Amino acid sequence: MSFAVTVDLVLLTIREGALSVLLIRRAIPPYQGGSALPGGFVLPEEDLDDAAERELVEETGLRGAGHLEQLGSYGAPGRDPRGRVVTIAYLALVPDAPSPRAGSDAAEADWVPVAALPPLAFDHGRILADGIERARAKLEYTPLAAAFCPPEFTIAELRQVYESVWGTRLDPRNFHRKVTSTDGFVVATGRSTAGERGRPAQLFVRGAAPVLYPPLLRKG
Amino acid sequence: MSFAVTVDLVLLTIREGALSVLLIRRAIPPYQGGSALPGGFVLPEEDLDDAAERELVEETGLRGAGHLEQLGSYGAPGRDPRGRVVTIAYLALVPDAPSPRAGSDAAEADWVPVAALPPLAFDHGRILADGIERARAKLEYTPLAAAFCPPEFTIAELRQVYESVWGTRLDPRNFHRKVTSTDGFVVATGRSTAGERGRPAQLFVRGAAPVLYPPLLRKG
DNA sequence: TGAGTTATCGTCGACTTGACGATATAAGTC
DNA sequence: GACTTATATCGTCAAGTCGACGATAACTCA
Repeated sequence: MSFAVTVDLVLLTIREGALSVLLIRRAIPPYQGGSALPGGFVLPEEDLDDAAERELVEETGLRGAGHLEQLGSYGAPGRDPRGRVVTIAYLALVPDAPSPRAGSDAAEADWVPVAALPPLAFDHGRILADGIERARAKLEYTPLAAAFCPPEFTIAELRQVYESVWGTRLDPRNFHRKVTSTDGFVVATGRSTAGERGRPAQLFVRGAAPVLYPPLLRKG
Repeated sequence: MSFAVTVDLVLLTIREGALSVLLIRRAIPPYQGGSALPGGFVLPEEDLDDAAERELVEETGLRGAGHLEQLGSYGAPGRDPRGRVVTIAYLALVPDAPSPRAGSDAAEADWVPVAALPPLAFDHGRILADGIERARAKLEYTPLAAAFCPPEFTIAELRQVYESVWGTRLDPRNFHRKVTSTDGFVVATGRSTAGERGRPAQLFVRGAAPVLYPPLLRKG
């Protein structure tokens, strides 16, 4: 028994304070004209992670920035009308900025706030939901929120990432205390912002800690 | 391009206080005679989760008990000398008891303490390492430790699960307080053990909470 | 009956968290 | 320049949580 194997991307960013996902409009059947996650077939001599990285570069032009991890595999028999297709979904978190480029089999690509999602092709609705939940959970116990930020960022920018992804408000003072006191979360650069409203803020870069200890937990 | 798709199982249990994994001895090439994770090909009309469930039943005879979740996919081009094979790895946590049954292409199957692992075929060493780390992490923020226990269990049994999986000692009094005070972790049955050494212990069943809040964190 | 063993309840200090007051340092306005 | 507005950052305090550990309860075994 042989299968086609694809890689699909749940590509998230924060645009105008809203957690958003990159969706493409399908140029060919099935689901022609419908919205879907970007993705494509794994090449004959390509590792899965490399295929995901390639898709990410194709869609955003970003290389190395942000974060890319495997999300899970989806292979129900009827998920693609063309035949037996297993997809390995990847979760990518990137800073805002890259304008989407049209991929090979995509008519167009665009950022869509996850609060205003259209129906998606295949089982992509489920995959996206899993990706969003993964991102929400990972903010709790890893420093991954910084993947949504530019290389240097303020504590307030980082807080807005949490607020956008979780859909909650966080107290700026308590958040500041937590972030700066958790070992390896962020590292001060010594530089500051200027020209913004209010007191200038210190700039930080992401720290080396792979996990937050103790974690920064959501309510409930 | 077409791929073969298999499902492999990281099947963990606690035997004699040691976290152990089910390994099979390969009856056929490649890696004939070597140790490997149990697994097999996904059937033409079978969903991935169903294939994993089928493998689990074939190996243990268990149905419904324990816990089964997708771990991740592995598909490096050279991982199987027979050709391009992508495997979807699943993590299964089961109570101790089931004696292993020989699978179809396995000469024998046996529980091996993870502290005394032989080299494994294919990339199964990496898959197993990922599975163990997943299990360790999940004990922190989910009530999954109960999946290693029989339907009714004592707080001490649950504590020994944590101690075996994490390889640490936990204070029985603090652990008892934490488990019984965390909402939805365990539910008292009213029954007790009898005939054991020491004071009889209350029996509990797993609670309904999908996650522990607050979590039960490892050191460091 | 006494010794040993395990379960369970309490206590205490250190630490963390959430709520929120106070101050610092900028831009803009008059 | 004085005042307002906005944001960053530091402090304070009470409530909750955690780790270390004492004390007691309820069994088995000899």
